[in-house]
Amino acid sequence: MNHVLVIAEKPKAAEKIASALGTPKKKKLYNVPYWEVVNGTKIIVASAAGHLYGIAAKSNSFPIYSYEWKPLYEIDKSSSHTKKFLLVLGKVAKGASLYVNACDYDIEGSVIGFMVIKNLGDLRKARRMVFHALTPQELRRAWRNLRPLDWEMVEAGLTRHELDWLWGINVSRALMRAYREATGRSKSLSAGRVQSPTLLEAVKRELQIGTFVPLPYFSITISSKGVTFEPSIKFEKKSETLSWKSKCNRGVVRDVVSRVERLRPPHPFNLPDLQQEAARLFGFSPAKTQKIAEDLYLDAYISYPRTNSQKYPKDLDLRGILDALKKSQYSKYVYALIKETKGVLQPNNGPKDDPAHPAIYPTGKVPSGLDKEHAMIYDLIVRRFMATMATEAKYEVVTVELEVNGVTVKATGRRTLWKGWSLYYPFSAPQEKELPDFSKGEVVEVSCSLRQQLTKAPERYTKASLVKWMEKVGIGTEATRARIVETLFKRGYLRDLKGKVYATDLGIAVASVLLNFFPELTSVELTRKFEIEMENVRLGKRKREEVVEEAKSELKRLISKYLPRLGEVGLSLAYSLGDLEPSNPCPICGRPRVGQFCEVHEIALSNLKSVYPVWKERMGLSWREYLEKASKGKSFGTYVREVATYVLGNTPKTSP
DNA sequence: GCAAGGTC
Repeated sequence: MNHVLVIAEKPKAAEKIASALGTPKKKKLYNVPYWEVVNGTKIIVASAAGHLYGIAAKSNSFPIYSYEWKPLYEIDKSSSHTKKFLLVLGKVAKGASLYVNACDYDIEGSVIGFMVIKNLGDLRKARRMVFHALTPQELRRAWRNLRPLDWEMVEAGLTRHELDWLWGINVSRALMRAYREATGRSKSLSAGRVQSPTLLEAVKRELQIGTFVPLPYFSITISSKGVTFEPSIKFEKKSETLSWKSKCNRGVVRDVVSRVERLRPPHPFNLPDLQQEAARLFGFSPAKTQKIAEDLYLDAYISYPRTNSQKYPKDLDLRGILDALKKSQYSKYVYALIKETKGVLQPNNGPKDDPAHPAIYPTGKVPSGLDKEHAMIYDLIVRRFMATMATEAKYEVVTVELEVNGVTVKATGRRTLWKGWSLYYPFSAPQEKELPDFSKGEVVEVSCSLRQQLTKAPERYTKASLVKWMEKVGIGTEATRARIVETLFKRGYLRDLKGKVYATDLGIAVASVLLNFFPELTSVELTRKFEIEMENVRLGKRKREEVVEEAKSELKRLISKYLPRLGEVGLSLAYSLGDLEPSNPCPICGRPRVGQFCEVHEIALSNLKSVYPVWKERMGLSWREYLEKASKGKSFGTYVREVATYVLGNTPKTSP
């Protein structure tokens, strides 16, 4: 055989590359497809399925600094499907005159193709095909301009893999060794560049909520003709509030403004936006939404979902997809859309981009037999797709400004003039609200209702908002964020209650160990540092070996300080799981004591004390009355309620 | 068994 072997990252891409290069003949081996094209020379286009090789430990020791690259199916049972891809690649690689890495043009793609050529082909005959879209023109352009193999990108990618492995495996083993030392038992514990900062964020929020002490304040809400005006007026002291309220009986309408509000259509879906919408509308976890989207992709109902792009490519056949959807339940929407746009289809592309994949769209293939949840996600995707191309929505918005006692408050009414995109995607349309007539200068009766209120603790994360946080701070990727959040649940660090995220005692204990001994791993800065080092390697400013050696010596330094404290760390983990009882238990909860109480109850008590003067001043409560309030009040954090109850039970009643 | 990154 004297042929050229082109290696794509996945079968879908291989198929497109083959079609762009000529008239391919599809072949199959072990149910894995590949394509033959005769185009002067014979070209075989075969595909990987993401990474086919990975890093494996050479021993079970701790610490561990020696590893090797091995086929993924030998390392990880859940990657058994990669074996047949390697078998096919091994067969078509034999005797090739040229090996072209045609994986996605990013560092992971460079590594995927490189490992295949290194192990099954010949690196001396390797080239890189560089394309930014899977369109025939772009692929043919890339084919005419094959480049030498991109060694620098490969080196940068290998650096990323090795650094993540060294940090992740060593610190995970550090935790597991400590636990085993204390209990004699084994347990899966883990830490990593992405999961650990995420855990820390959830733990921080848990402690903020648990030790939260609210502040009391008073508010007056003004309404007139049955309409509530905003904002409510806030006061610190009850006396001020009452005196304000006594003067509050009529208001003057200062202004009535009517304007037309135009809302642009939504952007095309990327995965984070789809996950957020499915969480908001259906309560689906990000991992669940992702799984469903992947199923829909594998059945060819939608495009590739693991994308960060909010843009549809210029050459996407929007009209063709809409025409195909005429045969579906969406036909009436398709006709409406073509009519209102007069056939000029211009999606409202968003700012976010992804080098490898466009925004999510339906392929036009009409699904049949979807279960309820798959149908819900598909519906969201089709509606969103249509909405992005629709016209602006128009509303008449009326704002009434009312002055009461020298304070101006507002009410807003909204009436739909033109539905536009909200006809297709009604889920994010603003609510309609009718206002009674108000005219400028009118003097109206108002009613002022006084309420005593409490400030609120920060919101708990949901799985979706935690994934969103990861995206915001720039850790993980589209393909991994939801999975990594699930890992934190699987480890028992976090748990789910009614869709809200709670950090467990184990999660809090692991977070505290990491903060004390491996602080780098608890911050998103480690990802920034990796990015800088990878860029240095890519630009040839530093060598991979040098960067990896540096990470090893940093780990050695941290581990040498950790080892003498292994027993102590193990105990803290064992206590958090209730495997062992501390010798000095907190009288409230049994956690280890650090002062009078455990760490969380100490913080709760200190918060309770520092906020008391405010309660005394605004509400006139005695310390005892305050504790009684705190021990029952739902607005107080759990740990605060517990410590208040305890202190109350241990304080003798004194006469006032 | 442990990471994070690809994709069936």
